[in-house]
Amino acid sequence: MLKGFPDNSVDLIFADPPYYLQLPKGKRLKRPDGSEIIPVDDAWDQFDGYEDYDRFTTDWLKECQRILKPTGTIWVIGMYHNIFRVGKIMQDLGIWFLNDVIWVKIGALPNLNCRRLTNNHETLIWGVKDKKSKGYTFNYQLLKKMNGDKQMKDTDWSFGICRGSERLRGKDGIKSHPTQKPLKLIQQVLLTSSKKGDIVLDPFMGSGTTAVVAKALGRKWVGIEREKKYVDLAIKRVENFTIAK
Amino acid sequence: MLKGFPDNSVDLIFADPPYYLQLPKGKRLKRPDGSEIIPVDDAWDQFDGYEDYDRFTTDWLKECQRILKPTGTIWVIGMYHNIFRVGKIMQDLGIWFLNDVIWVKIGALPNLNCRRLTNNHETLIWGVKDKKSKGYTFNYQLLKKMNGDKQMKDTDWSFGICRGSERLRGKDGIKSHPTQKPLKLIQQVLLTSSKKGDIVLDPFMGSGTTAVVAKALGRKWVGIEREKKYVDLAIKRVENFTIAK
DNA sequence: GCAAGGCATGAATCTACAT
DNA sequence: GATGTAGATTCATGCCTTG
Repeated sequence: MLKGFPDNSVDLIFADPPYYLQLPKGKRLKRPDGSEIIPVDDAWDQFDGYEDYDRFTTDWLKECQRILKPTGTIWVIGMYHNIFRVGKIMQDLGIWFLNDVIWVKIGALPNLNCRRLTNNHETLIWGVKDKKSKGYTFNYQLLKKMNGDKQMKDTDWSFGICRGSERLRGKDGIKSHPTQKPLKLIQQVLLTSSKKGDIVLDPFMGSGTTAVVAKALGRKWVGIEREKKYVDLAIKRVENFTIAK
Repeated sequence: MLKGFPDNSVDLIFADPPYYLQLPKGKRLKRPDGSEIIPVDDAWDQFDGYEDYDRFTTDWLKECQRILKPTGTIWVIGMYHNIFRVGKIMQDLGIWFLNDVIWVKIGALPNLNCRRLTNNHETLIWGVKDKKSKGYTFNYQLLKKMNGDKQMKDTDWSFGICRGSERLRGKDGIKSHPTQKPLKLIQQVLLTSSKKGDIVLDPFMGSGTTAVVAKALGRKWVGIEREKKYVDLAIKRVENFTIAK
């Protein structure tokens, strides 16, 4: 999918790949009031076992690494279902980690069957092209300022999940994309590790959140998305987006 | 190392394996006041590349899985250096994840070069023997009670690092073990997922924190440790330990 | 005895540039 | 590419000393 891109051409990659949730088919989880929870069971999250998922993961990560500038950085977000596989594959490709960041999800779903701890976070891996990479962007002072004049930590990322007026919905009221990420999370990513004018790539664009934030912050952006309905959604969203306030 | 153990014999495993930090050799990190940071560069954290580390990891995890009861659970702690590799290997062996838990480290080292986010957490993976495992212990109500009558989340684990009078030191004042874990963290693990009388195994016993907590909570324990100096240390520590208050 | 301030220290893949 | 050096930079905690 990235074959057309030249080597070493992108400053920042933000990737939100399929999580491969492996939910039991046919079973539906219900809230105590009887209402149903709509699971992520779209075709794009279906794989033929770990091997298939790993092959898919290796393919897109290799291309991302190839087109990343030696001064660029890559972010990948995931959950415990997939992030460990993704992280090991990244390391095996030679991507060198800078941090793993915990997004604490405010307003996340409580645990309904009381047999596990409540899932309340997602993990972001932040890395450079390879071990010898130098000169990547890290806006230390800006983040420190944003964090009450204290160093920003890898555990200071608390943001509400995407809901309310930010959440895109069709005329039927059903959410347009099952895993839309909050603007503030992506904004934090771009503010941390990019400058104005940088080229930002999102290889799994979905509803276009990365594009919207990039536009608002004066970064150039490129998005890739397999499903036409999401491409249409994202384009419309970016066009209509104006900076609030 | 676990060859002598029968299959399906252990209720809980807590493993704190080498992290394979890959620190630059010879370079010393200094605080702004000129004092030196003592790095973890012990022989037991040295490996011949990722392949070597993966082989080591696969070996001990396979044995842990073998001796774990079908109703038992396993915890593994690590950082971004190693936890993704360890996690993928666990999944490949068929261990089924229940949660990944974020230990927020109160009092962790700040970032001195200001080129990354501050490392402020470690990650614990909690899993069962395999996907079809049932009947594991999860003390939901107890944890809820401990957490102010709210469900315990995978991000609610904030504990201070091991220091002060809890930190074991030799007569020279130098810490006896470079990576001693805080009692409260291990206590939380045991309270979450074990009952009185359960058999708890720590395959990397180190300074014996798991043993001390297990004893205090009325669990039976088994510890494995390669270095004799740590075995001696741990035995002495457990013998002398009495429950405070 | 108590309060305030000094000081030590923690699993660290902690950089950039010149030769 | 490898090696050496200059240069900029830190936070929370707990023990201990001082007043």
